[in-house]
Amino acid sequence: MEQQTQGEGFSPDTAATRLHRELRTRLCEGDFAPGDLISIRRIATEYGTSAMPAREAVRWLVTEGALVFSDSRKIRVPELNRERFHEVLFARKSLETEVSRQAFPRLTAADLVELEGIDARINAAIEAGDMQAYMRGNHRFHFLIYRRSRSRVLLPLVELLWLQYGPSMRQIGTRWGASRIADDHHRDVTHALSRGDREGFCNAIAADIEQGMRLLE
Amino acid sequence: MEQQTQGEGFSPDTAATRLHRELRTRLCEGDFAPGDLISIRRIATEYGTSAMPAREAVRWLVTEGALVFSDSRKIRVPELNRERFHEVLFARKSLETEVSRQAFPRLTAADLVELEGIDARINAAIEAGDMQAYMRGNHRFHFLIYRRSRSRVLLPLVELLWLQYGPSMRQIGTRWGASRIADDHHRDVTHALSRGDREGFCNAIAADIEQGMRLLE
DNA sequence: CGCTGCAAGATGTGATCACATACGTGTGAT
DNA sequence: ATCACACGTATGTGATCACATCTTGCAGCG
Repeated sequence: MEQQTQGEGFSPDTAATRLHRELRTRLCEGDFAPGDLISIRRIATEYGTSAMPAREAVRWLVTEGALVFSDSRKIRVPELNRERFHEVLFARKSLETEVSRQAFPRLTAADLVELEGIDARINAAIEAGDMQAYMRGNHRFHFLIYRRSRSRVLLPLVELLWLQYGPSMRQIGTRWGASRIADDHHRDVTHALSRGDREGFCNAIAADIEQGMRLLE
Repeated sequence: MEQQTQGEGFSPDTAATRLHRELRTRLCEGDFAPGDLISIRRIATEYGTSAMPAREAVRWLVTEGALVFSDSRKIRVPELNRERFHEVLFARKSLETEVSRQAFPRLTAADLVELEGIDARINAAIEAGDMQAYMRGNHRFHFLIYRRSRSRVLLPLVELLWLQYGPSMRQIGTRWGASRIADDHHRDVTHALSRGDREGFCNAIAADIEQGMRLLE
């Protein structure tokens, strides 16, 4: 059993890889809307590269389920129907409570401070009705926690779920206004963390995700 | 909310896609050993295509974690250390018990017969010490169940885990002989199914996976 | 006999071209 | 005015070449 220093996620620093990462975070943070058309050549010119890296990055996102073929030869951001979106949230709850349980003992006091800072910015974004800032903050809030789990197996799966979750959540949020998402459970998360209450912490994460499910009704 | 008939996994029938599927099942069924070197051009000539489709298929497998970069410019089947392999099995238990729970009410009497048939072939493979046949049978046993869940979200995640699980399990099995894996819980699975015992069914699946964890000690 | 060094091959990446097909538009006829 | 056909454009896919880098193997020298 060798060094195994660079787990699975390692890829050489190449143009295609950079583009892939860039598009991934943009998807998770809701920069794209469901139904948006994605063109390989357009992405290429947009980022100043040849078509080759864009082609690889886009095709990777398709295999990850972050993009789909709509008709033949048309790649777009998927529009999740209610059932599918519910499935994603259900899977998120299952995986992310587990990841949170593993992350909990590794979270430091500095992490708690940073989480509270992010939460403050999230609330400001909701107040201002800035959906993009809300999405970015929410993404960073959760993944600051999940990264601490050091899980090289579950964490990539959670990222895949967020790739599907991002665009549809942005759509739902912008469509129904920020008021409906105001009662997130981030405060419960940070409180449980400061109390050292592991199960309360996991339950708050689960409740935060379940609250997203209730948005569907 | 359109038709959404072809969920996420849809890809046009292209050379790269076919190669990708082929290599995926070969990995899940243990055709490759951890540490095996994968060359894009070699795969290309092996399957009679240009380098382009092989390049895409291999790179997709890298983004899925089924293959890794070892040194720079060297792609190989990953060797999971004990901790990592345990993580994969832990994630498998978490996801596959859930998928099994969703699949249970959809399993038919014909499915039960087919599962028993596969189980018989698995036992014959163990008897004969045919690790490859065991791997193939085990893969088909589990995924016949999981496909019935109709989950387009959790099922792809389970497949990702098997892509990592396959090669290392094959290695462990061939190294330690088939005797150690003889006491799988497939019989408990089919029995619980014939009794209509949903929780017993899920528990048998979980026990089957946990038995794999015990092989590590 | 052993070590050094250079050359040849192999590898992944990026770029460019050819190709088949789908879509949009504009022009022509009716 | 309306419909039909055709041409041009845009798309993803496949193939091929160039390039930088790394490995391998063999020859030449000490």
